[in-house]
Order: sequence, then structure tokens, then C-alpha cells
Amino acid sequence: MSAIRGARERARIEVTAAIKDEARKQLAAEGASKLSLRAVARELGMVSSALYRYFPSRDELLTALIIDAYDSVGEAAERAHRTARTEGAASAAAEGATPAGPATAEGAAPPAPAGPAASKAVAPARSGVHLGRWVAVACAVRDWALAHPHEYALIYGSPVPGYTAPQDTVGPASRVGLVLIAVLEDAHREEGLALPPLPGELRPEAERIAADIAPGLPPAVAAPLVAAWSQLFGLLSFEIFGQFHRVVEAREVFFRQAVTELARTVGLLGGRR
Amino acid sequence: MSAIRGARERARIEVTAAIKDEARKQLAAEGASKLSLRAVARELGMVSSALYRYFPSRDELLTALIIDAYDSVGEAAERAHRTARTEGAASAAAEGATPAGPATAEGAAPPAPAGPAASKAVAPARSGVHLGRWVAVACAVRDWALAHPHEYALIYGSPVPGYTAPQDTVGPASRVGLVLIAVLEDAHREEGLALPPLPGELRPEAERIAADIAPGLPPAVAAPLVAAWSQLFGLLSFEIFGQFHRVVEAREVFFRQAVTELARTVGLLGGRR
DNA sequence: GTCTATACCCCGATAGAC
DNA sequence: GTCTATCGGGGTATAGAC
Repeated sequence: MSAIRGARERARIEVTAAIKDEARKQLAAEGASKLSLRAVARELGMVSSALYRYFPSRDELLTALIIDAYDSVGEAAERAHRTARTEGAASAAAEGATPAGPATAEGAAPPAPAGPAASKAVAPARSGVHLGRWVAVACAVRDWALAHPHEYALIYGSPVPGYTAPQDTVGPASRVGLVLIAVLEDAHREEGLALPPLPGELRPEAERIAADIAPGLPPAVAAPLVAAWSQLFGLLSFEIFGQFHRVVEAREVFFRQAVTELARTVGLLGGRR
Repeated sequence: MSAIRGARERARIEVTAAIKDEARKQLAAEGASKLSLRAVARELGMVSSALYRYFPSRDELLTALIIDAYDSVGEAAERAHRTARTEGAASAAAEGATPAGPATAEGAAPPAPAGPAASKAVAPARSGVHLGRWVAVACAVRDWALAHPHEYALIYGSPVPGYTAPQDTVGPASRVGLVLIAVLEDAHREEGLALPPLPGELRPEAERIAADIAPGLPPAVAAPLVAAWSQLFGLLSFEIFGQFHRVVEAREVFFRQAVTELARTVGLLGGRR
């Protein structure tokens, strides 16, 4: 009896997955606002009314796709973070503040550690470990976005008109942000952060943000972190949505550099101030 | 005879405008991918086939809307730039580097001019005039976006599936970027820029970008400028598309601060390095 | 849980009369 | 330039038999 129920449940799960897979394909071809249960059913060799046993409406299917997408990019970010935290622990420090792979600084001053005396061992204050994690997470998000542009558009592009995301999406939606917060919290605890100046008029808002989403971070960092979070996706959206067409060609190196500079705004790179 | 032709042309222009207005309304209600000639015609009391005399296809109507939107935001940016350039010439300098309105720094160090000796008159190098223009342009774009969220989504959100923008859109699409370039070129010429470091691996790309879009700027500034341009729209997209929901509350002050920091990445604020 | 059938909508695009 | 009529699609959602 429970075997039967088990089999049924398994079948149900498989069909549900097949529906979502096909729906993702259609997302690519037609866009979220034109996602159609009928077309999905047709492609699956089912009849449209059968789908209603799995998703009570088109919007519920859309919600499932949105949650899956947030979970997918969130998991990519978390995995990159875990990897960078273990394997990268020793190696990143050697790379210094520019974890950019083979060819490093050539014509310009390399990003220097905090103090005016830039000898490497002088202080543990800016090892580059956390910057490396920051860049690794950002690159993981970018890789995900390039591999899943339509799911990216679904969650970070224009909202689907007439559709309002239910509460279930907010948890998955915050996963990438939580990873960025974790990177900064580690850095704050272990090495300290180069606190950006916090103008007085922003102080109440910064304190509210810190209290709400990152109680472990100083307000002077929490507010810039939210800004950097959105700016990271600004870079990605312009690349994915084609605004960089005929403007930026060496996309990856451009991205790495921009994201490294972004790290400065949240105190991960030290420097002046 | 020419009077008749004039009247006809006027009527044609008026009807065309009415069609676009109604289409913009539908953009808000249904989204770009569902924009429908029939619905527009219905709402206008016309019959659908009549619209084909004005727009040969749905995509042509979409193109017209996209061009209008780019022109609209571009003009807003240009107007803000002009205004800041004339009226703000004297007043901005007095404000210093934080052109934020009434309540300025309270609890944090105010953004200081370049050198270690921070007395105001020591050098003309960082007057704040150009920073003021930068912020003014950014705020004008934001005001436009808040006033026209659906047109914003049309041009800076997910691309419309199955639609490819024709060449006619690229001119209007670049207007905002050109204003940002103009701000930096003025600053470069008049006061110099605090050149960000340019890692060697980014150098060829930076030189290409500078040559292509901003021959008047050093490559070390041109590349960060493109990044800042996309990041500016990252801030806007997150605000317009609702990602800041329950995260950022004091949107305007948050934006001004983020955009001011963005100015630092393009050498408009001076500071370390 | 899947099927057929159905009610009741939508769309882009064109032909041809006026 | 606007109309009617039409071709040939599309869609959500439900009822009721199996």
C-alpha cells in the first residue's frame, strides 16, 4: 500500500519536473508573460486540462519556476562560497588583492594593502582572502546567469505584468544576498573592514538596514553592501540583456575588475578613508 | 493644396501619437510582450486593420515606443546636465563634495579633497562641481524611471522575446551614456580626474572602450565609467523592479549616497590611490 | 489522473468594398 | 484611410465520462 503511494508520488514528482522543464524551455522562447499551460501540455503530449492536476493555475507554475531559479542561483553562490572558504583559504592570500588568475598587474600600480607602508607581512589586516571569496561568489552568479539567461530575466528582469510574487519567493530570493553578507561578516570578524564614511543623513537608514538583514555588520558597511548587491546585478543585467553590445568586449575580465572595485565600496579592499 | 496636405499630415501625427499613448498604457497593464494592436485599436474606437496604416506591424509599434522611451530618458538626463552646468556653476562648489541638500555630514568624516592637507583652497583640483553634475544627472534618470516605470522596464528590463531591436534604437539608447561621458570629459579637462588603477589585463579592453566611445577620456577612466553606467542602472532596476522591497526604505538618500560613491570609481571624488 | 468537449475569450494579418 | 469580413491561429479554465 505504501509502496503504491510511493510509486504514485514518484510519478507525480517526475511529471511535475517534466512540466517545469518544458516550461523553462518555453520561457526562453516566449518569455514569462506568454508562458502557456496549453503549449506546455502540447509539447509533453498531454492534454491541457491534465496539467491542472499539477499546477492549479498558470501563475502557480510561474511561481514554481521563479522559486527554482532563485534557488538555483542561490545554490551556485553558496557553493562558490563554500569552495572559496575551504580550498581557497591558503592560496588566495598568496595572490594578494587581485585574484584574477594568470596574468596580473602589468602597467599599473597593483592594489596595495591598507597602510602607506605596503610590505606584505606588516599586518594581517588585508590578506585578500575575503576579497577572493567576494569575487568568487560574484563570478559564480555571473556564470549561472550566462548559463541560464532566461531564468535570470525571470527573476532579475522586468516583473511579469499582472503577476505578484507570493510570500514563498522571498526566502529563496534572499540567498545570494545572504552569501554576500556572510562574506563580509567573516571579513569583519577576522580582519576588520575599512569602514566607508557614513554621511549623517544616511545613518538612520543604514542602522535600520543593518538591524534588519545583517546584525553582525556595522551600519556603515551594511548600507554600501546593499548598494553593491544591486550594482553587481546591474553589471550582470547589462551583460545578459545586451546593453554591452559593441561596448564591452572582454566581458569576463571587465566583470572581475568591476566587482573587485565594488569590493572596495564595502571595505573589503582597504585603501584611503 | 499644401494646406490640405498639411492638415492631413497633422491629423496623421495626432493619430500616431494617440496610438502610441494608448500603447504605453497597455505596456503598463500587460507588458511589452503582450502589446496588441487589436487591443489598442479597440480602446481607441478604431478597427484593428486601420492601425496598419500607421504601423506596419506590431514590432514597428514596439520599436517606436522603445525609441521614444530612450529619447525621453535621454532628454531628461541632458536637461539635468544643462541645468547643472549653468545654474549650478557657482553654488555647487560651496556645497563641497557632498551635494546632498540640507542636512550634511554629522557622524562621519566628510568626504575630503584629494591631498592629505585637506584645506579647501589649497588646489582647484576637487571643487565638487562635476560631482554635483554627476549626481544631478543620475537623479534625473531616477526621477524619470520612477515616473515611467513601464517604459523603464521596456528599455532596461528583460528583452522582449522574439523581438530584436533594429539599428534605429542605438542612437537614442546611447544618450544617457553620452551625458555621463560629457560630465567626465568636462571634469577631466577642467580639474583632472583621480585616475583609478588600471590592471594590466584590462588595459587593452580599456583602450578599446575609450577609443570607441570616449576618445576624450583616459582608458583608465573609460572602463570604470562603463561599469559605473551599468551599476547606476543596477540601483535603479532593483528599486523599480521591487528588489528593494523591505530592504531599502529611504530610497532617495540611499540612491544619492550610492551614486556619489559611484563617482569615486570614475575619479570624480579624488581620494586615495 | 487522464481524456473529450466545450464556453468564451484573445491575437496578427490580409482582402476588398467604400 | 477606414470599414467589414475572414483566415488561421492562440489562450484559460471547467464539466463530466472513463
